Amino acid sequence: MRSVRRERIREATFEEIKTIAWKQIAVQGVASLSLRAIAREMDITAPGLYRYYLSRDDLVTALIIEAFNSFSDTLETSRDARKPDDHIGRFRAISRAYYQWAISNQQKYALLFGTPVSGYVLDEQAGPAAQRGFLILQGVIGEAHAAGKITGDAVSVRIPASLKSQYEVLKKYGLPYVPLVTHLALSTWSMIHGMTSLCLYGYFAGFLADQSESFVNFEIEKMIRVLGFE
Amino acid sequence: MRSVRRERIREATFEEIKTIAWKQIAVQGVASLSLRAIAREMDITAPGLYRYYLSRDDLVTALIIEAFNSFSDTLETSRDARKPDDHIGRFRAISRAYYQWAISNQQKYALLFGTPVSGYVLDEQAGPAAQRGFLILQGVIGEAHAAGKITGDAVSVRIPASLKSQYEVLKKYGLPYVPLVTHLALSTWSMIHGMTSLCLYGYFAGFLADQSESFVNFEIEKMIRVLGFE
DNA sequence: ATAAAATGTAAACAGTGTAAACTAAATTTG
DNA sequence: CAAATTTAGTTTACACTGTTTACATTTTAT
Repeated sequence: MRSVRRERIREATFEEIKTIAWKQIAVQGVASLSLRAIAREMDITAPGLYRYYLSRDDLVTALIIEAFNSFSDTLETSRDARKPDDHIGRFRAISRAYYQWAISNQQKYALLFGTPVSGYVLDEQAGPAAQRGFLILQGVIGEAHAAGKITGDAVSVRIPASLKSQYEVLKKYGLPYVPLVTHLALSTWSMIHGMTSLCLYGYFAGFLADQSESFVNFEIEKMIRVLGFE
Repeated sequence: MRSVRRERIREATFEEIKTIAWKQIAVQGVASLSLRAIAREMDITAPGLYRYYLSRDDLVTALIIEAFNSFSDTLETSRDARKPDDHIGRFRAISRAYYQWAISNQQKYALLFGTPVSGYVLDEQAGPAAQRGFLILQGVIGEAHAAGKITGDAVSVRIPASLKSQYEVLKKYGLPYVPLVTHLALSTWSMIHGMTSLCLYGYFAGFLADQSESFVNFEIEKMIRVLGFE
């Protein structure tokens, strides 16, 4: 059994590893993350790290989960800065926070939404953390919809049955199952993600230069209009 | 000077290297691309490859450019399958082709639109190749607009001056400068990219499973409606 | 005090990209 | 044709990487 004292310093070591790892990632991205370099900075030998993480991938997974939670926390905080009945304000706040967080944490964003590091699908461990952010957006849209504050054409449009049936998985998680809301959330999430990653990776550099934020904000307002947000 | 015969062999070697490189990438992504492994399969020693590519990054850049062109070619082909005055058809074709190509060439797509491999901004060499696809979309929207076939609210909405001035860079390339068109292209490009990459990287797996294409097609039609395409 | 658990080290293996010096073949030039 | 030169490739070496195994040390529990 591990003594409470040792458990504490062990926890601190976990944190130290992650802190140094983030410092490395901030410079050149996850590709330049080196266990040996971490060990050097900690004044231990590389194999010693294996008492804490089973492998490099294991460490990266931990970092991904941490980043996802930091990301989601930011979205939640920005959402809660608006009153619950200010649906437009909450939607706008979340959308902008998404972009802002990405700009302020470029390497972390790349880690979360860039090319999957190992395999095509999200690591099973990281799955729930990855969904958090989306569920926050869906929550805001869901409450607005429940309050009858989404009045755009989108509301009347019939969603294909094939899609509706897919959205039923939400029931499993004990979440409210409103196909339209899930669909709108997926749609807006796509748009925000698309703008952000294209901006960030420099695909808009030739067209937008330093006005990326202006573009994003403009498109957020357009989404609000198209949704018929009130 | 290089003899014409040798030039041919050399060109073939360039192709052989790239072919083997793609075979490796197809399995595990660009991270698992190894010069030494390529050399082994070619029955030469690793340093020999440096007569063809200055570095691993150099090879990757060549692969990126090749993939961008293959991608753009696909968009063009699908566009040209519709008559020039079938603006909706062309827009739909390009949008779907984007998604389809990504699905059929997952690792290539990840290479193009995933986390930038070296540095934050697109490699200067690859810049023009990267813009080709976007310019194709902009062309289709531009022709539709010129023909007065875009009648949605988007047309009447005033684009901020700060953005307009950015879009002027197009003049430099001798392209038609219509701020609204560029803006709409950036917007739709963002949406298509966002849906595609989220689908591909498994972020929608929990919600959409095997119905991703259905979702994408539905949203493409929505874009057509919102643009007021005729 | 002794046994056990936790934490680290040393050495080694199998990889990687890349640089420098050298060799052999193909081509161009006198 | 022979000599000079360019081109293509090898050999050797360096400095990295993640990871495994066996061993040593320190801390905790009985």
